[in-house]
Amino acid sequence: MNKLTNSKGSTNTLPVTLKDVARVAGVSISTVSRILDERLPKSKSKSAEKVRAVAKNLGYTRDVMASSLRRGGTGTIGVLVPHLTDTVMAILYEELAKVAQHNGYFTVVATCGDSLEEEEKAIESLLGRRVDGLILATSRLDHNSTGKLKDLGIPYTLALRTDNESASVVGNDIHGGYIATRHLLDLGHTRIGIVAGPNYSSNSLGRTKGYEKALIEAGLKFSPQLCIQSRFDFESGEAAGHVLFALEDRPTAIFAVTDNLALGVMSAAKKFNLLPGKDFALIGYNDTPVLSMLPTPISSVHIPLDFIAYKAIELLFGDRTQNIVEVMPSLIPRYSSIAYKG
Amino acid sequence: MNKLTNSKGSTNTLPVTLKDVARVAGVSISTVSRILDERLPKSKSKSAEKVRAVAKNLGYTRDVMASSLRRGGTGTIGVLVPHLTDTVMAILYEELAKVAQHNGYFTVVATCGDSLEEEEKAIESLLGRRVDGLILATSRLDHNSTGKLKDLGIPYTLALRTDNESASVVGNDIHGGYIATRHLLDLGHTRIGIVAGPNYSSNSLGRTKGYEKALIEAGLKFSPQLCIQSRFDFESGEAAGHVLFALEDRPTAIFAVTDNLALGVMSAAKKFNLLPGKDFALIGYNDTPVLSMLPTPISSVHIPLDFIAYKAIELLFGDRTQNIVEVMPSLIPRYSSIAYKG
DNA sequence: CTGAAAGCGCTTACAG
DNA sequence: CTGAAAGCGCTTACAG
Repeated sequence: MNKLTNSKGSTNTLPVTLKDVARVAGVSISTVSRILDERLPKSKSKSAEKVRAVAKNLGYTRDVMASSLRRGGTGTIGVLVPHLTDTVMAILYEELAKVAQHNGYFTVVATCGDSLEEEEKAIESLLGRRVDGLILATSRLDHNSTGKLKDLGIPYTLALRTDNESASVVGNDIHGGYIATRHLLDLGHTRIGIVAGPNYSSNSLGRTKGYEKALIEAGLKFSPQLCIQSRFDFESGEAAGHVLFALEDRPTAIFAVTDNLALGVMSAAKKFNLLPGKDFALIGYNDTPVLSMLPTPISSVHIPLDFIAYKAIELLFGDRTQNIVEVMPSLIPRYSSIAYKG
Repeated sequence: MNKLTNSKGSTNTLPVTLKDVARVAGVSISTVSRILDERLPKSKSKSAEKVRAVAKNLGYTRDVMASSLRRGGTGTIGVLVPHLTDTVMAILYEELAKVAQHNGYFTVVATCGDSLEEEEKAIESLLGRRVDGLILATSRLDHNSTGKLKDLGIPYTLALRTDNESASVVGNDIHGGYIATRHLLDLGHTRIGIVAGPNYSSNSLGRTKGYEKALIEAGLKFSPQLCIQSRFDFESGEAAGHVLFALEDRPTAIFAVTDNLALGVMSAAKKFNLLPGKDFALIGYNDTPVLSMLPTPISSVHIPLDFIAYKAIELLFGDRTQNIVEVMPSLIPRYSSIAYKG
């Protein structure tokens, strides 16, 4: 591995250290350290002024690694998401970073796709950086990747998904699935398909359960034919859409448990020459800005991600007595969810 | 600030250190350190086996902060982007993270929006973590935020934008703007509007220049009325679209220098009851997956972000003799760019 | 190959 | 308020 070098090929200028500042200011290292300690009340003494001036002048920045080694905490929160290219996850992360920063913490993010192996590696990597806590938006029900965290006593909370025992902040997925389906029922639809997502994730399972509940309540029965399991990615939604549209008696409305999946359904629809909002109703989940810009914007169940982020970090800090926080989702109806014209 | 505590309210279990491993394995710390050093050839000796077993058993993970303090480098590359919610940036970051990891580096990302102030703060923050190098996708022509990096001798490269002097990896924006416009001209359009982006960024300026070049070459003249400056966000593209559509003699085709801006134009079009691909031609830049899923998918000029990422990190490592790497963009025509029917 | 020792840049009792 | 000293967890000449 090459050493990183700057444009002149010379090695980096040594960063300015406490020692440098101390020497120039003519005081001891300890004093500089204390004066520059952001946690202490700001001294207004003469030498304090001077030290600050020197530090600024020399371009001193505290070495956080060294500092945290001594302080015993890194002031860092690790965040793990499947993909940053999933806009929902990107929004969640940006909100988390904002809240964390506001609390004096720095966030570090890692992505792991939908791979268990990658997830373990990513957690290891974050742990190696001695994060003070971890927020996971990746938890699966079929595998316990949080066991190690529990053993080590590293605080963590799950976001958007739960394993039903760890501290978590989630939308009420059953309710979300319920209102989505209910909305379609109210519009007169009786054949409602669902692109259900994977069965290892609490959110897709909950939303599917809500879907079923609404159907039963309306006196309809759950038809396995209309319920297509999938992964979370676009292609998978497209495939599921294909299956549904190819049915002899195809659904007049579709609930996709994720926005990405809804987009996949739209893509599949195009190949069948069907237009959402005209030939069938479509509703997704977790609204992202782009969805509202579509010519037939996708109806959506919405969860406030800023609030999720806020609560997730609060839970990481807090006394953790209330272990699972549930946020109520709300419905955003749009052109894509039209009434049934039978 | 609360101290982070685990679910039982107790403080973290102390992490396993080299000392612990050494004690259990019955050897010195130095020995363990060397055996576990991933850069050294893997020893197959008896004690090496034992130490590795113990380390694994105890769940040892090297404290990277402490390690890098001593090693004199953190093995970390800092990445700065305006927004991770911008899919182009999210893709770029994921690619950068992948390449970096492949080279044994860890990436840390920060976002700074379009604010100069935030940009400086983010750079400070990354510097405080003693990153070994920095990749910036935010450089503006109207402000020198890289000055400090130069002074400190921290290696950095710019990605997707350039200040014309720092090491950078960019698409050939002039060419990109040229082929986009050329495409529309070839379809018979003569009144072509442009949503030009901000004037502080090399990419929007280059693309606009390419637009102008193609017009001139075709014997048309550049009309300031058809060239709308904007920021990079969706709302800004929407506003620009409004201006263009409200023109008495409105353009039959529009080139938006960014995908986000193209989406904004689509949104504006909706309010005028215009459909891209039917009532006007539309072409964007920097293809993101969602664009191809739209009912009238947006035509696009495409840059391979994986290649940009690869080159950016290579430049960070390399001898930096070739300071500005240019990647040729290519055209992805789609339904949204239709021929002119006058 | 192995271990004792110094030191990376910082913080923090401790004593003045 | 100030400074000398110990130590956070690691790595690395140095000597055996």
